[in-house]
Amino acid sequence: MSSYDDSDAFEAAASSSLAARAMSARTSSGLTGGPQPYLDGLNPAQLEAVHQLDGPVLMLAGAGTGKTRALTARIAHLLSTGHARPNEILAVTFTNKAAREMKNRVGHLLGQPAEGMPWLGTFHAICVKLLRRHAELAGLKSNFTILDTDDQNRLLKQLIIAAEIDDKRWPARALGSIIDGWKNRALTPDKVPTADHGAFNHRGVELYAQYQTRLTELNACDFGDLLLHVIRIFQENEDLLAQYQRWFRYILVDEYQDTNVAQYLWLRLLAAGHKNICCVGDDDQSIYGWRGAEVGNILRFEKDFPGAKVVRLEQNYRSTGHILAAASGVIEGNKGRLGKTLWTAGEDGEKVRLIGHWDGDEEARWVGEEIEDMQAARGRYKYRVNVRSVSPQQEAERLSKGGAVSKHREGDIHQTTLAREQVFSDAGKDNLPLPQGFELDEVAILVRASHQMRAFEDRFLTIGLPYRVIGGPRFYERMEIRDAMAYFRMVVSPDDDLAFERIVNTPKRGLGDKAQQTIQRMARSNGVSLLEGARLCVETQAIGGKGGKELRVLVDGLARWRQMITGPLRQVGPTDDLIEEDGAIKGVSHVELAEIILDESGYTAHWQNDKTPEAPGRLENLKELVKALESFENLQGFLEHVSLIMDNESDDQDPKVTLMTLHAAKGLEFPAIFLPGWEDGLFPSQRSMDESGITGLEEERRLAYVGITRAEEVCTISFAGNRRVYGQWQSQMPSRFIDELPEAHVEVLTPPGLYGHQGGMSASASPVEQTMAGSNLHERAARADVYNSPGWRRLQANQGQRGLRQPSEAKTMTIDAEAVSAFSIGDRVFHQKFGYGEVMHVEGDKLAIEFDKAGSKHVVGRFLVAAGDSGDVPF
DNA sequence: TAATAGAGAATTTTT
DNA sequence: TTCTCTATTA
Repeated sequence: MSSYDDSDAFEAAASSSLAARAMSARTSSGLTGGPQPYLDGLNPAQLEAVHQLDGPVLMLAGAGTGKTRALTARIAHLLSTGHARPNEILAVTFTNKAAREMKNRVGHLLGQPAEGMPWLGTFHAICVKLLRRHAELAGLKSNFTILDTDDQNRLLKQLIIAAEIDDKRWPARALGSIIDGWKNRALTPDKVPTADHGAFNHRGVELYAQYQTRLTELNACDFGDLLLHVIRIFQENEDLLAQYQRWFRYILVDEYQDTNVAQYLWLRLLAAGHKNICCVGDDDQSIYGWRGAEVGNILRFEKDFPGAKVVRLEQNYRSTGHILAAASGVIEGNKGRLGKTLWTAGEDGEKVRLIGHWDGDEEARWVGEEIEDMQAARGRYKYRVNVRSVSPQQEAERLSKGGAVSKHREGDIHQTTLAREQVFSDAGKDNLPLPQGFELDEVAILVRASHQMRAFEDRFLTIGLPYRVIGGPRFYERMEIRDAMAYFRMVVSPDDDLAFERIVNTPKRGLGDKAQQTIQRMARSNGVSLLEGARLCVETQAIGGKGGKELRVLVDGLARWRQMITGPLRQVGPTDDLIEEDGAIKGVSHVELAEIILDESGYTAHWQNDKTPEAPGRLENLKELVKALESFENLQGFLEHVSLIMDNESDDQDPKVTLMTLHAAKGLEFPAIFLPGWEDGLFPSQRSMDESGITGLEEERRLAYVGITRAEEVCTISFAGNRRVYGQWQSQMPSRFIDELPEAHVEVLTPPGLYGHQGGMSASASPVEQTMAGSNLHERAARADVYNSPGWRRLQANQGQRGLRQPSEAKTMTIDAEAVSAFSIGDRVFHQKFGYGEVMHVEGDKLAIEFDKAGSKHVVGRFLVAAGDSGDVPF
């Protein structure tokens, strides 16, 4: 009937070698005994999670407890015991990286590449695969395009303008995130609850419906649709769903705490039959609530799947005792946790270090120096002391991966273990300080918001400390790459109107608003694509002059490039050198074609002529793009791949300090971690608390937990008393999370400059500090130095006012959107730019102010100060 | 139509 | 402060 039977047969064949191997493992070893090397080194909890194959399982895996190991071992176990063939396992992750890693590790465990696991991938990748097969059931063609946020916003903007809404006040981006929110909750336009109908000036639902219609017309869908279409297809086609329920005999889900409602429904549909679903996650690491993740999914698991087996992985192999205890102390402030007690068999290690600084630049300067000291110390020891508890398997794994650890250890594991013990006993005997050497690779700085990176980048550039930034604008999101890809898209699918709009006047062809409107009209009145409309405009001379000429060149060019893709054709154009003497077109590889497109369209020249400092980099990126094409069969394949794989793995091997956001750090680990900027308002982020109240604060706290638990050996938390926020100096208060750190596991460092900074890791407590017994941590850190100033004290005295400080208060206070604003109607306020005014209206953190001089404005509360409040400039 | 000067805004971002 | 977007000017 439909084609999917065949393709699955094909996949089964493709994966048969793995299956055969797995099956032969089974016959040779039997189900009970025999070698099962993939179980080596697993602890009892992990073994339990591996062996409990049937029925629902929730694997609660704390940070650093070896969840990926357990998960991959589980897959290996499923395969080698013959419970499932590779193509019968559905294993979903959130990132391509996680999927890749899982694939590699399963392959490693089974001693053969796991190519035969067609259903191991991200939610989105798996949905694309399903949707391409059954596109017609969702009203799409199987070659539908996937829009990214950029395309999405362009489209929405058009709809907003068409609906005669002021897109200034109601920006497309805002509508986009509203719609994404609905899609995350699996709400189609007809299902949006009445409570949400006020969204986007009461036009949100209407525009959402229009947007969906447009997408179907364009044969396109956005990321959210990938899930929703599949859900709808399953709901409307019972037999098809049943088919897949049988096929996917075992389901595994990674990072379950990050699933949104749509993903949850999707999983529930597929697992409804056999209920062989194993979800792995950690409610304490749920940090994507703002993007639709529902912690509730993991909290509710046992109710959703009655009889679910819950396995807790609590033995931590990553961090030292002090670090674990500090992290645990912080996360205890959250309510409604499933609860886990992390423990380690390793050493206590060094306490979490806490230090305050005068300002952000000072903080960056200090961190830079610390890192340099760490490198200097590194040279003094042949082997770095490893105070963590590392399982033998983990160690072997690392050595085989050629990872950071193996670089420091020559010889086999036994030798390194001996060497490590030697250093330890020496340290004990002679009272030597613990070695604190780290390679640059082993150090990471984790910030709350990306703008915090700047101070560090500036500083590191100044002192010549190599660093790398993780995150930020990704390769495939860069303007020049997206432009180039739009050209490729036009060549591959000439009907791609969004791509056409992007490139029609890039580079500048003298085709401005007016000309483009003419094209739009022409296309619409003839019911054809924009490209076809443009061709008509050229033919009918609807667009004349310079623009018309340029447009003709573009239209002809696109046609010519398209012919090169589809095969030899007798046509003579500017690419004469590609024409054989008999008139046939020489074979052009897709890589060459890409170059031709970029050159002949004038796009390369456009950047060559650009004299801005970015231009050379952009040309470089274009070169890289063309190079990336080499590993694909054709342009189509490449575009398909890129629409889902947006990450860019840099193959940069030089040791560098890593700089990234806390969000980006989830799942990673580093021997030494710096956590700067622990100041109320910055971390926890004011906005998060304003928008989501106690929920937001708890998510911030989980972020703190994630940050601390990234550290293996040394974790340094810092804050600054002053920070420049958007060019204005602001005094900052230490984060409430600092007060939540258990004192027994924290060492307050003496700030540099005063009390003799030794350049070492742990200067002893200052006299001032020692007299401060009983005072809380940030006071101790602060008073040890410059914070013991009149201005600082005034700030401390003031802090009760805004209810920002007391942790007990933080935990109990119920913050709702209205109450959280420090201002209420009628308050006199001061704004840096607009001067004095009166609060007229409060909506969450946004306030309408009638300014005395500047008139009425909408302002975010953060930019306001209560008039007469002198707390804004304490120094 | 293209360049440019001011206004206005300003987390986190797996796909 | 720094970026983006829009209204103005050439």
